[in-house]
Amino acid sequence: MPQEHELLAQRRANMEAIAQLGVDLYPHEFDRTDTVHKLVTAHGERAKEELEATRIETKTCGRILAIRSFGKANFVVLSDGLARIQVYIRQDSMPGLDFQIFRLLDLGDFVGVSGHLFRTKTNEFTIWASGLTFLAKCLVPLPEKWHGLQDIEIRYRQRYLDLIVTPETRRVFEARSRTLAAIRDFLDARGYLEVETPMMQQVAGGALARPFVTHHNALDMRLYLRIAPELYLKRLLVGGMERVYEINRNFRNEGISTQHNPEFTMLEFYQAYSNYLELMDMTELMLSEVARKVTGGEDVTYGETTLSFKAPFRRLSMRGAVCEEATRRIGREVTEAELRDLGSARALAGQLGVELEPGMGPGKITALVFETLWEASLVQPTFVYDFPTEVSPLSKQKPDDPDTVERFELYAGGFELANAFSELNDPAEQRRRFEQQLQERQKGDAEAHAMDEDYVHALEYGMPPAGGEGVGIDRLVMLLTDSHSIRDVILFPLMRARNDS
RNA sequence: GGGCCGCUAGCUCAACUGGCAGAGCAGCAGACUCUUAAUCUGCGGGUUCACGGUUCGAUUCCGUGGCGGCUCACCA
Repeated sequence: MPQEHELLAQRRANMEAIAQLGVDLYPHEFDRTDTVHKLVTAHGERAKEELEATRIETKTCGRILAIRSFGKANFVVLSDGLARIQVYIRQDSMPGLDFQIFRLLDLGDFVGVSGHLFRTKTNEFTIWASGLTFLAKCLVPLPEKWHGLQDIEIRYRQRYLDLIVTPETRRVFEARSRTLAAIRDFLDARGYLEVETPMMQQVAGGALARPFVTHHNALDMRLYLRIAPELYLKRLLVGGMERVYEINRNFRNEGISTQHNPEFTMLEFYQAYSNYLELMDMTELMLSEVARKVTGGEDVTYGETTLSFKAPFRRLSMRGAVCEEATRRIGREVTEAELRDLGSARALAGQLGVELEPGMGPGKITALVFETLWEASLVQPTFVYDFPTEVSPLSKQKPDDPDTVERFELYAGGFELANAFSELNDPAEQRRRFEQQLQERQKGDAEAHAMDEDYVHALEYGMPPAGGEGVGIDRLVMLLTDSHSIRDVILFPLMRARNDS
């Protein structure tokens, strides 16, 4: 039998001593009259005399984060996860049993406290305890009170510890919740219906990415975790749902980085009789409103800079932006015509030092050159619009320019935040695009879009003209909370399995 | 997957050029009637990520592996 660590043994001994007093170690309930947070917000600013005059009695509970003992005067800091309050404990103010329990408490234990509110000599808002109830044991020592939990790996793997000792972490996830609520408010107010579409799909479509594969036993069916909900949401447009949105997880079997987690949360919304230009305006409105509701303003601190979500955002056409920057870098006039021709596009990429994969067409080259020249520098919210058709198999072409689709991406903080387009609703053209993607796949592009016959068939029933957009929620929360890793805004990010053998 | 960096007590961190592995917090014992990173006295606490190598001697140098961070590539 392995030797139990002394710190654990001491805690266990304290717990057993409490049991010896006849106290239930894991009671079923505690009827609090107020949460700690409510006490602090409702009474925390009241003056000493006011509290003495009214003598407010309360019952509250939480986890013990600090104990300071002075012989007969003892102070305990209690947290309900949201706020903290000090409790004043003295032997002559409570039943003997309650004080015996107090003497056996460890940091991290849960207790209930009854008493009245007052201010100490040092003017600290405090509960003067007249009773103490044991609620649950913490058998493991917590991280240090002052430095907190610095080990970033433990913060991700044991998020509960991070939440106990790092108030800022709690704030981030509160902001995440407000972000989702603000988005739902915005869309609901515009007549959008929130829907849920399959997470397990027979064809992993709607985006260009590698999927996770799974299997349904009873149906003996191969299924993919979805990489996007897009094709199902557009089936709903066919079905007459004119405004729909979904906020849910996507799964992509690709690399992990500060901006990528294998499962991530995406907002997708679709609006019939709309188009990408209208969605740009709507996106500005939505993000400025969300920023106000989450952070209190439209200017948001992000690292060294301040992001402005005040409309309008900067707008750049993709080819125009590439030409402008390429012209500046190589010192001669670069034209859009060069980008549309395979030979000159390849030559230009070479001059700019952009490495190409074999088989890339002028559209892919243009998109790659754009990302290389521009992406990291797009810190303020910026729309990039009018993409090459070659990289946009689900978008509608411009009426006068079949090489270009009505599509934009929104960049902020140096990464892509949203992707939107006028939806391709011509089934014959959609089939041609899918077939084009199949050729890419045969050329070795594992991320090319799969053929989805069922989706093409749905389009044959007629889909109204529409605009649709996807917004990376995790990345948006990063920007709104000044977080620089996606793992800081996901409660339980994917971590490599530990090999403890 | 590549490159760079890290892993020492429950937590936060030291340990010079290879020479007895330390401090603060937390813990234990004690003092203390208003503290708030409480203070004071005393005490206990280590597979230095793992395995191997070099060496009289390895936390330290070398190799392999594990996990993590940053970054590049892919991607949103």
